[in-house]
Formats: sequence, structure tokens, C-alpha cells
Amino acid sequence: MTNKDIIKGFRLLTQLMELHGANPFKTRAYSTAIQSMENAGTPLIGLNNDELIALGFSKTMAEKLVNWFSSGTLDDLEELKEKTPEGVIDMMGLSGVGPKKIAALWKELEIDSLDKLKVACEENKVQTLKGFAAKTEAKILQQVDFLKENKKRLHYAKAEKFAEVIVAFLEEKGIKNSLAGELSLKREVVDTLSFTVVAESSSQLKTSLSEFNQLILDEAKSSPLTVRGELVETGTSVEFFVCREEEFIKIAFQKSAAPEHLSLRGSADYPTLRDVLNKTEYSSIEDIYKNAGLPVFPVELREGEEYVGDFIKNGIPTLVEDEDLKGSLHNHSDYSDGQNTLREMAEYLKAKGYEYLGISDHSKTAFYANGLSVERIEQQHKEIDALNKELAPFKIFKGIESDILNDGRLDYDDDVLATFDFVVSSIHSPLTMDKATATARLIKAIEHPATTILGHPTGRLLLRREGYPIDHKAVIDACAKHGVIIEINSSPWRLDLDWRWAKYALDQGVKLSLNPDAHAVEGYADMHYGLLVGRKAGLTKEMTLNAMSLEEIETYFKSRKK
DNA sequence: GCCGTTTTCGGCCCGACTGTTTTCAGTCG
Repeated sequence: MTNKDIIKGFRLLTQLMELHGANPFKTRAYSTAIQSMENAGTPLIGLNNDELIALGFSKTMAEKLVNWFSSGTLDDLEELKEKTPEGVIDMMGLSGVGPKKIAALWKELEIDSLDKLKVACEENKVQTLKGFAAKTEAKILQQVDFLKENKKRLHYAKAEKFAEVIVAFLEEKGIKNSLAGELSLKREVVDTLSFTVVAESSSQLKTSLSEFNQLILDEAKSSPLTVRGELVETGTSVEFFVCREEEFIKIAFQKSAAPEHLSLRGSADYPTLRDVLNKTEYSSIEDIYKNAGLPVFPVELREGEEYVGDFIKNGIPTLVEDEDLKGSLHNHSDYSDGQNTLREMAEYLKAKGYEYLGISDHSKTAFYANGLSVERIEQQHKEIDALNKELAPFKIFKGIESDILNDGRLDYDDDVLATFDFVVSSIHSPLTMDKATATARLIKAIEHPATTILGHPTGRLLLRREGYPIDHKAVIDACAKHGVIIEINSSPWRLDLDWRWAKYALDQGVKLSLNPDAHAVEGYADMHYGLLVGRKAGLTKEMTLNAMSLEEIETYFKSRKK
């Protein structure tokens, strides 16, 4: 049981307490315990009473935790779960609908599932409740549809984990295979896990797969050349395209690309990729592309986006690789809401062979994330200076993730902003804005001379919430004009800037930074996911900010401050 | 549930924003 699991359990517990009308001060005591968990900085499992109390837990909370660790159940939670239908717990995932509103829906309209909630909204029954009106009802309906639609979909990072397990099973069975569809294309969200596999027949494959207990096969959805099913754990669709050994290269290629990609050809003198594939067998992917008069597209680029035409015309750039990344920018320490100390964040990255760390804790307005006061900035800068002496030639850059305030201003006075090596400017709240407001707010921040990097441009959380709408062109153009770099926030939940806009940014000469937004040392690894989507837009080493060497980026940051 | 005593009980308490109201409750970062 990780700290994350423990926090999750306590979060659900506080929500259920609120739902069942517990004394709010009692609920607060549990919330305080969650705070202590987040700040613990060490695995809690197995700690005894005294050790927990030393970490700031109260006597009662320490006791509850110790009991949980030894018995395996959190009694308070089990008790409340018993009293709450599962569907009501599902409903708690709706944003903008808290425990009070859930209680009203449940107790007064007897709604205890997302399905029933959807029907009640459609029948306009929800707006009859006190405290609800047409606008709230519409918002709830939109949310329910969003949740239902996304329930079986996975973030790429999670899909990749499942894919690894499936591939390991196939390998163990000696079944030749290749990733296909959204997995091979590294799409940010995956609806279906697709694989091309070699088998004598689909029935032979089914026999093998029947031993795989994480998958339920679906006969009705399967066809002679495709075996379909779903993951037991999430209900996500899985499909296997069956082919013979001699067709493997051709079919694996065909299934790796977006359908629109197969309509490409070098010029009118050539057949399309689709026509090429229909003709004969091929011994290599190079051969397939050559026959269509095309350069070889790396797998991430096998999309049908309009800009793919540029790659045909101008050639395909050498895409950035994980090994090209020399440092990591936009990271949090326990000065704000990170899990690890500044030293831990730095030493870990140094040990991994990187040259520099950009630390950018939250700014003062983000008090929910323990944002930094001017005094604490000074304190952090002193610590950075000391660590830099100790860890040289590794270097920590002084940064901040400055909130972009409602009116587009940054979160500190100019003289404070001037003390940083770099500033990541991001919007955190409020997030509800129309396109014109959001765009103007961003552009004002981009125009501020202190802004080095624009953070997560739309604020989206994939599968959880849509970002605020922005005029991408206007925002990117403003970055180009003011020399501001845009991050691809590499958290699998964000991947924001979206890759569909990254090519436009690159064409305007705007560099991108693959920023993990790490809140713990494990978070650095997310840079890989930003890199994958960056590659989908043709991102090169030269256009990646954190592919600069220490010397280069040091010079760059200095030049920006003039 | 926590805290601190005028010590075992009563008060504790983020603030901005939204959508619902007609002065405020609920939600959220």
C-alpha cells in the first residue's frame, strides 16, 4: 500500500462523511490527516503509533492508520461504503457536484447511479430540486455523458502498461506481435488496445488467449481476421489483427498507421500507400514507402493531419530522442506541493545523468498548493545557491510557476520576478472562461517580459476535464512575437500543448519544452510521454528547450533577462 | 476529531467564484 493508496482511501472517506452529514469539524480532522500524508515524505505503511505522531498525525488518526495497516481494512471507510450505493460513489466523480448536491439527488429523487441521473436530467426532474436550476442540470448532464464516454478509455501511459502485460503474454506463447492503432501512434488517449499478431487462424489465437485471465474475449465482436475482447480491469476494448507470417510486415505496417495516412502518396505519379499494400508482399517498411514515392515516416507520424504534407515536401526531420534531453524544467519540491525536498529532487536528477534542474514551485496565490511567499522564495534561493556549490557542475535553476491571475498579471512584483532564472506562467484558477477571455488572459501573461515559458496552455486534464477554450493561433503567435517558449506539459493527464498544435508552433519558430511538472522524483519519467507527443508534431532536438546543454541554457536564460 | 483551558466542553472556521437566490449555500483549488 503506497501513500497514494492511503490518501485515496482517506479522501473517499472524507467525501462519504460529508455525504452522510458528519460533523464538518470531524471531517476536517481527517482532511488535516490527508495533509500530513501528503507532506510525510516517507512511506507510511508499517510505521507505528509514535512514528506517525512524530510525522504530525493526531493520536486517533495514528491509531486508525496502524489498525488499517495490520488488519488491511479501514473500518470507518468500509462502514460508510456499506451505507452508500456504488452508483452514488460514481456520482461523486462529477465536478461541480459536491456531497450536498449528491445527497439531495439521492435522498429526494432516489438517484443512485449515473444512468438514473442521466435520465432524470433528460426528463428535467433535476431542476425541480431546491438549489438546482436548468443551468446546473445541463452541466450535470454534460458531465455524466463525459464520464460514461470516458470510463473505458485510458491515458496513454496506462494503456502502455496494459500493452506491456499483453505483449509479455504473447511473447511467452511465442506469438509474433506488433503494436497497432492508437498504441503505435502514441495517441494521448487510447480507446482500443490493438495488436497485429501472427497465427494460423483466429481460433488458434483464441485458444492461446483463453489462458490470459486479464482479458475477456467477445465472440460476437470478433471476425475471421480479428479477435476482439475487453480488459477485465477497465472494460477497455482490445483487438488482435491476425495474419500469416509472410504478411506480417505489410499488415503490421497497415495497422500501425491512421487510415488517412494510407491515402498518402509522393505525387500523382505514384499509387497511394493503400494501393501499394494491395499489390504484393513486402520485405520492409522502407520498401512500402518507396513504392508510394514517400519518405519513411516514424511510427508516431503515421497520421493524416494536414501538416503531414510538409514532411512529404520538405523531408522528415530527425525527431528528438529521450537521450537528447539534458535537463528537466518545471518541477515542484516540498517548498510547495511536491513530495520530495529540493536536495532529493536535484540529487535524483543528477544521478540519472542530467545536467540541470529547473525548480518552479507554485506562486503565492496558489495557497492550496502551499505557494511561496517572497520570504520563502529568498529562503529557497539561498538553499539553491548552497546546493549548486555542492553539486557542481550540476546546476539548479531558480524558477517559479507563477499563476496567471484573473486579469493576466503575474503573481509577484517585477523586482521579485527578476530574481528568477526562468518563469513558467500558468493558469490554475478560475478555469471557467470563454475563448476570448482565456486568450486575452494568456496573451497578457505572454507579453510580460518575465515570462520564459507558457505552462499547460489549456489546463485540460485528459478524461477528467476539458481545458478552457483558447485561440491556439493567437496564443502561439504571441509566443513567437515575444520569444516565449511553450511547454508540452508531459504529465499523462495533460499532454498540453496538444500535439495537433505543436507543428504550428514549431513552424512559427516557437521552441517547445518537455516539462514533466514532477511533484516527486518519480515524476521526471513523464518527460517521455511529452516526448512521444512532441515527436508526433515533428519535434527535433534543436527545437526542444531542455535538449540544450547546461551551458547553452544558461546563456539562453541570461539573454532573456536583458 | 482537535484543542486548550476561566481544564472534560464548546468553539473550531480559507476565500473566490458560481449559480442560485434576494442574502446565500455549495464547490473547489
